[in-house]
Amino acid sequence: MLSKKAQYAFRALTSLARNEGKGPLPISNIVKEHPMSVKFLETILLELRKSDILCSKKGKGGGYFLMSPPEKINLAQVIRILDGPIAPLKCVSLHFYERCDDCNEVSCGLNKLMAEVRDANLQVLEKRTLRDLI
Amino acid sequence: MLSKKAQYAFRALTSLARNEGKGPLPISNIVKEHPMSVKFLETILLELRKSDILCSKKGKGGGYFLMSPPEKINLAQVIRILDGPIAPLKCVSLHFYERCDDCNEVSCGLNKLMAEVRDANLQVLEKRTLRDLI
DNA sequence: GTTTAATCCCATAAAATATATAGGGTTATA
DNA sequence: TATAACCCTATATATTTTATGGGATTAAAC
Repeated sequence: MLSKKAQYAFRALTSLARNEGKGPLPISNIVKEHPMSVKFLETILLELRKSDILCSKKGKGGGYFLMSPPEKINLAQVIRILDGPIAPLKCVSLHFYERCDDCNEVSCGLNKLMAEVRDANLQVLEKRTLRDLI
Repeated sequence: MLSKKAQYAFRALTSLARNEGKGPLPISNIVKEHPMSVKFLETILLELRKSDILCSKKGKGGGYFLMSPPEKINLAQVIRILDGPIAPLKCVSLHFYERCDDCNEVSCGLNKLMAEVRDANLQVLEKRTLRDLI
């Protein structure tokens, strides 16, 4: 399940994608469209900025805007930043791999099946972008 | 990500599937194959029994065994029992549906995309069974 | 019928994670 | 200089996950 963080992020990103090319959009405006805690959203957008999904402009007239056009930002990227691995097990994760010390990856049947699940997810999540969201 | 509960469950189910037709397998034996907390596994197997995945026999010589042959038990069933929804959002879940009060399901773009993700998962998880695990 | 080996049941403790808030600092514009 | 914005870090709160404890019940073996 997507965390609230990821859900809020997608809502904010929807606003930001719609606002593309129109300059920075302040948090206060995003929250008008999508009611949620300003402070919580602040930490989320900060995370997205540090991960190069967003840019920001400080001071009066400032706000956030997308670093790339919406069709260049896929859902997998966003989910990984806020929720971590997309794979159902660390031992089959491409971006968050960790060895499984309780099972042997060569003989472990769950491994192989969960890699299939991972791929099925990535098929969708890496193909779909913020453009599909608006 | 799969919870530990689900992971332990799959390990235990692997043992139980291999033991098919050979009578009840006690927890103590499962734990010999897959080191984990006996008490924790106990609650997991109890849950699987109450959900009609397993049967049990009490008393000396007792233990657990599969209620159906391994090829009749798919991974989606098991995950739903222990971890709940497979869908990334309740509002697109088939078995745990809840209305999304923050967004309109007709116009919400995330909804549609997450339904795609759900289906991609189910493609794999409902096709694969305990037989594929052994 | 007593011992033993198993599941059953329920409560709760402990740890980890997710969610949210607080408060001040920094920057840019008017 | 006032204002409106983001920046940063810490911490509080709530929820969920993980694990444990202590018996009660059942059935086989002796």
